[in-house]
Amino acid sequence: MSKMHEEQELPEEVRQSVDEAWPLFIDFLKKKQARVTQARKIVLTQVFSRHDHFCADDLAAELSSGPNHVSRGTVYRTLALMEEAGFVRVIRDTDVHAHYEHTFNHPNHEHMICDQCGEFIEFSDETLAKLISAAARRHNFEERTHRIVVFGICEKCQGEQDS
Amino acid sequence: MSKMHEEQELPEEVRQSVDEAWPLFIDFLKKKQARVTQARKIVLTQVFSRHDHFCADDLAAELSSGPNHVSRGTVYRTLALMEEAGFVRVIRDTDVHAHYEHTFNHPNHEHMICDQCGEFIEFSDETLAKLISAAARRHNFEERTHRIVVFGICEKCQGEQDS
DNA sequence: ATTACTGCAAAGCATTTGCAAATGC
DNA sequence: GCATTTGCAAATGCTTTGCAGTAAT
Repeated sequence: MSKMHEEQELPEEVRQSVDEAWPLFIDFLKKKQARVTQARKIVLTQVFSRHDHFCADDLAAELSSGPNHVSRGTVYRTLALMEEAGFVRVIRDTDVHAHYEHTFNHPNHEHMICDQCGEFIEFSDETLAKLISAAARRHNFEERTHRIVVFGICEKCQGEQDS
Repeated sequence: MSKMHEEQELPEEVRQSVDEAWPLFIDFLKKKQARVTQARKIVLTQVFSRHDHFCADDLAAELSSGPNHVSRGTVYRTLALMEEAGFVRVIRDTDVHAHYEHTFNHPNHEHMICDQCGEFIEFSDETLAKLISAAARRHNFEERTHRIVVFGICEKCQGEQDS
């Protein structure tokens, strides 16, 4: 980088998170043979400047003007990298399609989705549902429904990786 | 309805579900002062003809031609009604925005989202995570991450409803 | 007769992508 | 210098919507 962007006044805790996270992100990028760029640091800083939750688009909007300008495309691309690196987590993802299932004559259950083949595997666990309801009650939250999704690799795809 | 669409050969179990669900849907529609239409029965039938999971768009594609033609718009509209009526459940929803959160220096936790004000409430429960991991192991599923979201009404909005 | 629903096609809109210019290595 | 990234703007693609015609009550 010829010149890193201006270090501006940041709240102490944000500064701290960035100082801790940025070197780790650098490591991640190097391992990936990706480049350490100004734009990526700006996005990372902005992410840690936000409160807990934010949407990609808002972040992009915030960086669309001003001294630390980063384009929309780059924000989205960097966010994906940061997710891969484990700095952010998607809470609600916009899968291309909305997925439905019947609930009629179909006992309540949850899902595991294979990252590789995309298969949906159903499972159910009554204790899980009870714990969730209990947690909702603790927060005086009136539960309408809940959703549990586990992401990972299904048995079949694990086998294929080994071969 | 002047004429209900042709009753075609359906697998026995599908026939059964439709026969059970359709009258219930009629009740729902009447309560809502909505109309009992041919298109709505076709969509309902198609939903029960599908295996457990399906996406809105696929369903729309299947009904875009052939004797039981229903337009895309109507499929989406009917699916929304069926969800409201409790016949289908959205597994992966396409919220307008993708929501992110930091995971850095932020202990693992889950979310409740208020249907009314959209607020995110965090909660954590270690037992929950353990149960999920256990379920994954039981299915030989290699867990990468999981997500729990509880939908309902937050404490604040409940108060506003009462007033 | 009224009023809701459907079909169609056009609009919306967050996200992705292609490509030339800029930047990191 | 070469390869990756960036910015821009245009494309993508699922979903929604407006409207005129059609069907349900």
